Amino acid sequence: MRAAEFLPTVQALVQTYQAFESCSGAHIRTLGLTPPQFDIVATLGNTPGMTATELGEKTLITKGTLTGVVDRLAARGWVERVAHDSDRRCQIIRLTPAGEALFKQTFPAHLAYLARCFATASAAQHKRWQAALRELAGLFAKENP
Amino acid sequence: MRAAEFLPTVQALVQTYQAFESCSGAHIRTLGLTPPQFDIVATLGNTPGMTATELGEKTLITKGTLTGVVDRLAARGWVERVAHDSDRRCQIIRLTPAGEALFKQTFPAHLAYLARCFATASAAQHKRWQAALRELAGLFAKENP
DNA sequence: TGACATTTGTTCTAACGCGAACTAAAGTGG
DNA sequence: CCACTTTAGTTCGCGTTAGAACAAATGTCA
Repeated sequence: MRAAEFLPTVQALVQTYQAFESCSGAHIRTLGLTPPQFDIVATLGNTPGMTATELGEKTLITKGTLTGVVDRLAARGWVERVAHDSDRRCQIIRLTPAGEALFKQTFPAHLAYLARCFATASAAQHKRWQAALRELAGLFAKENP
Repeated sequence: MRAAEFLPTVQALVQTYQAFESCSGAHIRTLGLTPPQFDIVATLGNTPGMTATELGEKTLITKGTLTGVVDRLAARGWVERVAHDSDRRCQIIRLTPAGEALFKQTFPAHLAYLARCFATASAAQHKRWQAALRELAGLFAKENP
């Protein structure tokens, strides 16, 4: 095989993601949450709640992991599980009033933090970044073996 | 705060990385390794070995984690720790002959797998992707609070 | 030389991650 | 109505992850 010209692309993707996660995650931890916990609180904020499956799809957390993360959020009184109206297999996961308060406090704070990171970025850059990332993501879709 | 125009960029980055990891990781598991284990074997291949710190820097694995991953690779006889010549705090981590054999078998196999994912990508695309990713990564550098 | 700081790797805790096996509850076909 | 399949969540095993605390070795500088 020839020298793999895709390796620099892969390395850049991994490095960029890790840099973002490290940067964003460090700030989230100062808010008293882990990144997945924040992700769930942010996703449930301003919604009437959703099923675990739906929540897993939006946050990219697999269902096995989701059980544990929701358990810990529920233990702190931030989310609760309520029965689904018509399907007894499902349950709706939603923020408690304390969880709503947490959302209203932490979500804008983290958004402001990220806004500082992106302070120097132009709209044109965002367009290019998103286009590049979506092109790349297409290569790794599930149906692509 | 205005509607955050950087959120789609962040979402695209996370989705793209997760798609890659899911795709690449699934193949690595079929080779009998976890992604971090493969990362270490690939990094040590064709080298005389390196210190744990150096290995951690190259693989982006923190030192606390590295101890465990190397432990498991050593338990399977693929890597070994040898004393450093002049610095008794350091140790050199290197592949054993069995580890070299594993490298020679799995590394090309995974490279070929990735090559299939990137089969449709042009050199111009790689250039654009790498440029975009490096621009983005710059926003999250450590000194950027 | 000797107090002090730095670097190296390990250990510990709490949490996440994935895949597989599992139970319960719906659907689906005959 | 009954076997069969599918879907929703939980549980489990194994491995990874970050961060903090730690011991040993090394470097620094008065």
